[in-house]
Amino acid sequence: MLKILFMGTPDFAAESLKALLAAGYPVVGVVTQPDKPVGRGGKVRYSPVKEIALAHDLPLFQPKRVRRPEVIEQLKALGADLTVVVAFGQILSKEALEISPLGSVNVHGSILPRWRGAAPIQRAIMAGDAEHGVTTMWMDEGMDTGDMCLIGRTPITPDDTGGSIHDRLAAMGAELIVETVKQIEAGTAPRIPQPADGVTYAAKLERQDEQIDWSRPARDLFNQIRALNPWPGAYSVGPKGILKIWKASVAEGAGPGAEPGTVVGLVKREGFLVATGDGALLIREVQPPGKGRMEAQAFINGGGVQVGTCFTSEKS
RNA sequence: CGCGGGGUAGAGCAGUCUGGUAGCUCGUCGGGCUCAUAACCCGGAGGUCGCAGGUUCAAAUCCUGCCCCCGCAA
Repeated sequence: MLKILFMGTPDFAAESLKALLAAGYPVVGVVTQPDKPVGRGGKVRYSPVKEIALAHDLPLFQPKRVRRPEVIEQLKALGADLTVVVAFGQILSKEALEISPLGSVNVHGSILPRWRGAAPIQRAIMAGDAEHGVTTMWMDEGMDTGDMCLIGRTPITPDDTGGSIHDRLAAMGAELIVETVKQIEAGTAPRIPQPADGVTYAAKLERQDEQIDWSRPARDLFNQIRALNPWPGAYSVGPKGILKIWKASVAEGAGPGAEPGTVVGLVKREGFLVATGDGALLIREVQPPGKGRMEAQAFINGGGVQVGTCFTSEKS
């Protein structure tokens, strides 16, 4: 079986690593981002990929820059046949991509060439896409521009969130990378150049992307809120400071009238209605500063909002 | 030692500064009204006030230590 050098960092990548191990492939080395202080109090938390590498006692590397010559040499010495890269978090140089004789393959969380780049899952949901998926590809030096191998597809339903799609794609990607490696091993792996048409880029999420602009249509805000659930979360600023909004739905038949961002009604057991640029949004689950997530009804019970409360839609 | 908020009834909050009867909204249970109801009216149950110690005639409230949750930043 092909000897694998694996590079990856978060949960999304860990699924693929687990699948390769389960399929019996010898993983001769694992590369993940260096440990750094994460979370409250500056505690160090290992990346999910590192946890798995440790659990399986795999040779682990955490170079700050894989592109450095000494690192490349070190990894070459492992004698891997193929490099598998999944959500690694570093741009790989030509030399890094050629560490293994067969080159490097990658799992990307979109149906290429749509949503090349950093945040394909959230961007697809925010854009209102009806379908999403994963692509395995032969890496080249461009950003997600390599020739494609296999594609997996899944619909985005109204109930989906960034989290649900992430989990589905992580599992699908894991399955697909194993299949891709098998085909590479058998010499039957496709190598399809990406079409020139339909290229879009999924820019990294910025603070700006998390803020709710109430002047936009309710439908767009619904997509934004669910795309950013459970991470990093959409928010607005109300009388009591930042309010994260985790769940919302487009209110049927809500008429116009109020200034966008104004609470125009309370719906028993459901939440509260906020006017938007087009239609109203029913807020169902929120999180005040310093608190945990709660049902919008609970927030109302505690006096968080009433009809007339205004949320700002700063566009800083 | 990164900055900060918080732990009071099943849920969400007020009360703490200025110690002295456990309060609000919702839910829940029982009854009533109604063709009917998640609506309305009447009544009830439910809390070691995070844990431990200290001060005091008296602590949710003041002091000390500890545990747990969360936001920001990374």
